[in-house]
Amino acid sequence: MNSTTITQSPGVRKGAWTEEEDLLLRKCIDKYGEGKWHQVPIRAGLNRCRKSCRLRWLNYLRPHIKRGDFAWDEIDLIFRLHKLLGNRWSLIAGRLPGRTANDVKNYWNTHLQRKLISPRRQEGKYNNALKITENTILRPRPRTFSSATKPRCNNKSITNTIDKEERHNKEIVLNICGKPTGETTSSIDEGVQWWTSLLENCNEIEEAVGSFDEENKLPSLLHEKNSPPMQKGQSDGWDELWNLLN
DNA sequence: AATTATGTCAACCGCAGTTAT
DNA sequence: CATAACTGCGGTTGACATAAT
Repeated sequence: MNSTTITQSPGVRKGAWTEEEDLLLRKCIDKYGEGKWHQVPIRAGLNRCRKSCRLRWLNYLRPHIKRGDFAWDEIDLIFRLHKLLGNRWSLIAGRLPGRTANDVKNYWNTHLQRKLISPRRQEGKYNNALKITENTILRPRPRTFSSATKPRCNNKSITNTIDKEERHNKEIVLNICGKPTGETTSSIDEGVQWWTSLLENCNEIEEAVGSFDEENKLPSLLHEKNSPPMQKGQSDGWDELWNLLN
């Protein structure tokens, strides 16, 4: 049976959320915490399906969600992680504090993807980058992992098996990332752990994002690229980014 | 000023994976 | 082990805003 058929009664509300609905949802999460989404509509007194409630919370109401334009280093990171991971938006968003997977996906689709089919790209100038994207994406990744799974990884096994067999991919990604999709690392320590784990275990990733800058808690390439955020009407620095990537 | 085209982004939908029974 | 229930993800849609004609 499809869960949607259970949670969605015929009269369930759709479309844009009202302030009142936001308030009810916020109160509910404050009281009961995140999770148990199937209970949220009832607890909150909302005539919404659980998916809608969850989405509204995750993409809009959750504290510390960042609004507004993406900074240069965020764009840089999105591009590199996308090159590495493909459309793994939740995973990418997990590296961008305050940004949601939906934000990242929307930004990619409306701003970045267009760059990939720019006239210059069509002339073949940047064909290598497209090839790399196709060949080195790590996928798919399990959302949760067995507690019995033991990390076992070395650079050689990673580079030899990436994108060859799904079973291998799962092991690889597990060993590299070691954290279920959907969980975000909110603390600096966790973020540092994530990056160092990545960079220690896979040369390809290090090539993509640079070595880890312990002082600034960032991959060094991101730290070095200290350009100001893009301004409307100015060059967006895309050429520099391409130069870095190729 | 009116109309049309394009861009943006919140929200929906279907599906796959995980957990519970 | 099989099935149902639940969760989370990524693709897509559509409403609204803005720009262009």
